Amino acid sequence: VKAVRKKRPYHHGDLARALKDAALELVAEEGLDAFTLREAARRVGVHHAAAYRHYAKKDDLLAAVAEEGFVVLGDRVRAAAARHDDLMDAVRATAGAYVAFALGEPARFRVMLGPRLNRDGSRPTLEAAGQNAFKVLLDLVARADLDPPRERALSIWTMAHGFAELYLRERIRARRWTTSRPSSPPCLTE
Amino acid sequence: VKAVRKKRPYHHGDLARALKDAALELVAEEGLDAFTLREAARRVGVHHAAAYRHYAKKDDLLAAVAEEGFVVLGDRVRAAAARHDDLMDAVRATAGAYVAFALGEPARFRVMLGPRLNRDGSRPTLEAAGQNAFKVLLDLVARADLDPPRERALSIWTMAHGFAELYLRERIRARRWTTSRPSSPPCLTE
DNA sequence: ACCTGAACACCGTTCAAGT
DNA sequence: ACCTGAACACCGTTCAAGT
Repeated sequence: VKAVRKKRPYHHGDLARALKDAALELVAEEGLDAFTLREAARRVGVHHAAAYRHYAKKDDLLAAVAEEGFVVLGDRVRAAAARHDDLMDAVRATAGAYVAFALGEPARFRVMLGPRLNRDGSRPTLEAAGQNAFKVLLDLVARADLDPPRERALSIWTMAHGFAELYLRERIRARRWTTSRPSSPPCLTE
Repeated sequence: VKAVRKKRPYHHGDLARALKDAALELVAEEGLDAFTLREAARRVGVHHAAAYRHYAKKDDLLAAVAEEGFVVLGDRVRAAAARHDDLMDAVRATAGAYVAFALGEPARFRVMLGPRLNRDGSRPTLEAAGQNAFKVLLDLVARADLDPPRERALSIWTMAHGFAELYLRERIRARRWTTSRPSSPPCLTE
């Protein structure tokens, strides 16, 4: 072997990664407001100023978390769409994947769609990851260029997002999201 | 007259009210995160500790703003529903009023539906105002007890919320929300 | 190159003291 | 009753200094 790893090295192995994980943990445990650069650094075991070697601002760490989230969401949604030949089936499947992601990883979803990250044109990689995730939906919508299906596809996506938000905020007590009957409009069931 | 009003009295006229207005202003101008008890007090012209005579915590001020918002939303939504005899027309109208409120007063909407206010059973008056606003929708949904209309009503509400969120976060570029054609499912148009 | 110590301006919250 | 002064613990951010 080239070198022996020390027990607690002066240099953290992958501080950037560790900080992202700690941030997500904090959001999951105590909510977006509880996330603090200093607390994240504390959990990782480094001085809080060390974080600035990897993220220029607190929100840049949050943006990094969000970006990863959009990559994951994009993959899931793309996989869901790929399983269907029929256009509207694919739209419904992507909406289902969207909802499943939001309910399955609420902390990530809140960082991604929460209010902290203003979309001001800075953070181009975050923007790209977001666009990429939503592109699946938009491509499907674009393919449905006849008026009713296009509107319906957009509506389904909007509804999926609304359901995710309302459910996570406990404004709705529906337990199931289903868009399984092709002949009827998309619906929630309880 | 009983007494002469001083120019700048030691006691603020209605500090609770003024703080709510200042808070909403701050959120509108710089976003939820920019809102600060100290800054709100600064704008109103009092020592920051004075706020604690009216609100026990920072979030209680936010909760008061949200509560007012729910009262306004409840009124608008109720008025919209009252203008229609047909059940589904009424559902559509309430959804439209919901969207109009969110787009017309984004700051208020964000405080109301944002992440700061955890619904933990404290703040019963806020809870009541929220329930009251949503009750209009739920009553309409309850009246539509046959399966398809019930689901469709719930779906419309969910979609209205999703549209408001996506639009405010600039994730969607649709300019119009319409559910005007009774025969078709609720749809967005661009 | 990567991390720490120390400092600055700011915040939420408290409490004794003023009017 | 309502407000201020002063203080405490905390945070984001910076920067010179350590390894």
